[in-house]
Amino acid sequence: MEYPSASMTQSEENYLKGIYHLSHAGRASVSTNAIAAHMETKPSSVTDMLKRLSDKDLVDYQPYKGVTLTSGGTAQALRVIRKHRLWEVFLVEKLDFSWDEVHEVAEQLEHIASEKLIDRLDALLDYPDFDPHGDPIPDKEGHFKTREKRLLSTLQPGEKGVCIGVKDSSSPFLRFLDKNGIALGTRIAVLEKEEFDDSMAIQMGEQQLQISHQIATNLYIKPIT
Amino acid sequence: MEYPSASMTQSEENYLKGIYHLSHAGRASVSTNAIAAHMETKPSSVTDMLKRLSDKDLVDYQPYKGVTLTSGGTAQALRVIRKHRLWEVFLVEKLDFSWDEVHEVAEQLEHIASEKLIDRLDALLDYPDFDPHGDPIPDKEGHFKTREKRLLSTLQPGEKGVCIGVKDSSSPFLRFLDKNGIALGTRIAVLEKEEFDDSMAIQMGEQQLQISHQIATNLYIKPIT
DNA sequence: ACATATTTTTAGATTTGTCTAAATTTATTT
DNA sequence: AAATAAATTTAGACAAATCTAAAAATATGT
Ligand SMILES: [Mn+2]
Ligand SMILES: [Mn+2]
Ligand SMILES: [Mn+2]
Ligand SMILES: [Mn+2]
Repeated sequence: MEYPSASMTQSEENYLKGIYHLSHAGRASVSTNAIAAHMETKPSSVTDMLKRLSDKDLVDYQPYKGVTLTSGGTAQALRVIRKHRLWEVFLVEKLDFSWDEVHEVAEQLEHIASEKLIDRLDALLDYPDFDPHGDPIPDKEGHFKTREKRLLSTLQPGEKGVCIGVKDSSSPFLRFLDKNGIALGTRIAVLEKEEFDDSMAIQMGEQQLQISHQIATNLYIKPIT
Repeated sequence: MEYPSASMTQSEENYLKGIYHLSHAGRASVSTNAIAAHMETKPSSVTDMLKRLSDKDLVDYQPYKGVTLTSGGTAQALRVIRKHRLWEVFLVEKLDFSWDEVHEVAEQLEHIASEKLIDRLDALLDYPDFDPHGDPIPDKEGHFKTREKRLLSTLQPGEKGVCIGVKDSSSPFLRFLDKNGIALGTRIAVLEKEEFDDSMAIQMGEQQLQISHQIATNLYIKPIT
């Protein structure tokens, strides 16, 4: 199967990426309103775009019934996601951006069209498998590594693990983590879980910290025994 | 004087850059047709754009009389040129692109909007003064280094110099130079000049080469004594 | 089942950037 | 000074991407 990479507009690329994320990897059907909310646009604009994407065979669109990505659409979405995440790694590793600053710039850089550029960037970064937020970077064929990961909130007192990703990668959350010394690779042990509000006490090295349920449901952990 | 950097579209940025180049640094008046030819678009499209740029006070436009950049327009053009040339250096220095491959990609990258990105890129590249084609890179204030440079065609037999830039930076010309071992920094001595067609014999290290007038008028040389 | 609420689409307008064809202005010849 | 040629602008159209307001389809509640 070939993706002739018929040039897409930035807007088309953004919609495909949005649909991909909303459908949990392009399989499940996504509603017009869900797309509109995610893209911060109006449902009528989404309908227009879905027609265009459908004409280009990038999505399967049945009016009133939602939309799914075609294999071509999925491939394109993955190409954009690959570029986005590689650029995020570049910004952190080579230009000393912090992980809460990279997303906005990567939103622009992900639309630069040059196969060679991305291949060389990949090499410069030593073929990273994950981006600064722990999200997997698809390879050229759209395949990526999966890892066992659980939300910190699912760990029981006594269990421990390593932080390997964030579910929410908004700046405020990431800056909160920075402030409290939590980064990818940080070892966390659960000390106690509060029945009342599901907050938990955790141990990180010497430091001890009380975190809300909100926090615990946005941190991915790889358990260690 | 402040440039509030009111966000511009890619097309507006491209026009400002085009006008800057055509007017030999923003001073001289430029015609609608000259812009159309340079941008590979139609004169009527240029007229439309000139009105828009004029409304934004980026150019002084008098119908039928040509156009010049305002100080704000010049500043914006220089910002785009700075980004373009820094990215070209990045592509050559960090991603091993050859100098004939960088322009097309830089045409896209020059529109990425992030002050911090460009500052950090500048630092990563160790604050280069010139791009891979020998063109000067403006600093944040739009100032750049000038160098004494002469076209190779103006040298007389017996004179020598170092290649410091190209006037034509098209791929075919640059690949011709590669093929013949001419790069920035190459020392060239003029041996003989043919009266008939202005071609010249030049010496580079051991190697001797016969080059046409066309070639000689597109190579910038810093004379050495 | 019917009324109401929600979701989605359609209709029509707007902005940006482009085009072709026609009109207008400016420049050049004779 | 006309006549002709060249450059430039205007008029009208179109595609992409968006919006608001109205209509239509679907879902929900009693
Ligand atoms: Mn991101
Ligand atoms: Mn990320
Ligand atoms: Mn260039
Ligand atoms: Mn250059």
